Amino acid sequence: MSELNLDIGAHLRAVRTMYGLSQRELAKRAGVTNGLISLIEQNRVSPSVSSLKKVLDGIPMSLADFFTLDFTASPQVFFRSDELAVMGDRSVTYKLVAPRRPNRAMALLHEKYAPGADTGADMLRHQGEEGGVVVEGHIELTVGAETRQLGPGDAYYFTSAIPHRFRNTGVEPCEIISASTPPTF
Amino acid sequence: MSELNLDIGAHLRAVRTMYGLSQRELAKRAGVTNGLISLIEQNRVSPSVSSLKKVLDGIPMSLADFFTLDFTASPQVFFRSDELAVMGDRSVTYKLVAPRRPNRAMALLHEKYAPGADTGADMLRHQGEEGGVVVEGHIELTVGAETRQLGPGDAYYFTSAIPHRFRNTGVEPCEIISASTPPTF
DNA sequence: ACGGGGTGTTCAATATCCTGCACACATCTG
DNA sequence: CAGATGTGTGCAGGATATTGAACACCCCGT
Repeated sequence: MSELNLDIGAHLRAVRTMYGLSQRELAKRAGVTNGLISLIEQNRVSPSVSSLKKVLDGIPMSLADFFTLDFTASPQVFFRSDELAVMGDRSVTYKLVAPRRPNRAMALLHEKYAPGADTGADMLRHQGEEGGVVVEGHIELTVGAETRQLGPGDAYYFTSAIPHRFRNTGVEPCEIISASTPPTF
Repeated sequence: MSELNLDIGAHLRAVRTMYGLSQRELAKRAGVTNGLISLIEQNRVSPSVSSLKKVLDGIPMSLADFFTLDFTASPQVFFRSDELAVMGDRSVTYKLVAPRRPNRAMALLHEKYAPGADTGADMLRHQGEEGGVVVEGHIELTVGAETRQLGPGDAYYFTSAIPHRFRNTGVEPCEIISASTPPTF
């Protein structure tokens, strides 16, 4: 993301010009005055959210996209298996794919659950959404009130605010590739 | 994303209470008055972006996260391997993990590239970020000017605006589990 | 030279946001 | 019961965003 500390002006101008629109043209589509767009782009005013939304509707672009847009490139693209940062303890290990860059969109993990591994009876709860695919072995996943046994090729996807728990109840290690957003790692 | 058409009030209230903060407590941390937070949560005013940022700083939460957050639960959590929707052609097949719900945070895919499979010389380009881990076989990935050969356990992560291309130049099929955000599937 | 149509900026007036209080209602404690 | 502390809401007035119209500039065709 562009962090966008408070330089909404430059950000809006970049988006507007990227879409090949003049201040007047955008103003007409958005139902605001061209003067307002000029003022916003100079950071001489901090627009109300409703005004900013009107302006973005004229592009069109959602508020979420506006605040999430990124122009900077990711510093590292390729990761050899042995380059991945290893986290966790003996029973559960996570290999983080993305570098620890602030504001990246998601966390991609290569997880290994040893036999008996358990994320704990006090269920996990955090923000965002997560999903994964089982590559090898079996895992018992509890999400909310429901518990299921997942094998190779099986998958899951849920909002992380729902309490959840991973347990390897088998005798083989279990390997999962998962992604979560926003990144909690 | 929560789309968040313009009900910022309810959204802010949900976030604030989720973090266990009172209007006054948040106001103190944010350096604004409690009255303002009350007005915002009732949608009696549309806060300026600068004010909203001040408020979110008190939580703390970024503007991007605020406009991207989703509270709605996923309708389906568990997916058996044979339940996953299969897409693509013979040479490249994608199994989509998440249901086709609007506004989910990301797309999680189980991809299989047959020998010779190629996403094409006219490189792919779209918004967002994507990453993946190779499970089986080998794949040649080009991102921007760089090309690399990836094997089991290797991974990648890049912003999707950079032109990219996947090719299976080997004789074995290649299996990848990938995630992209925002979801393009 | 003169329009005419494009661009972004500036200024007074008006609409809206934001503050600094006071208020009303709860839940404790003595 | 009174009193202290917590919660969210309402209101007048000062601060700021937004409008509508004018301004200055540039480029192109006459």
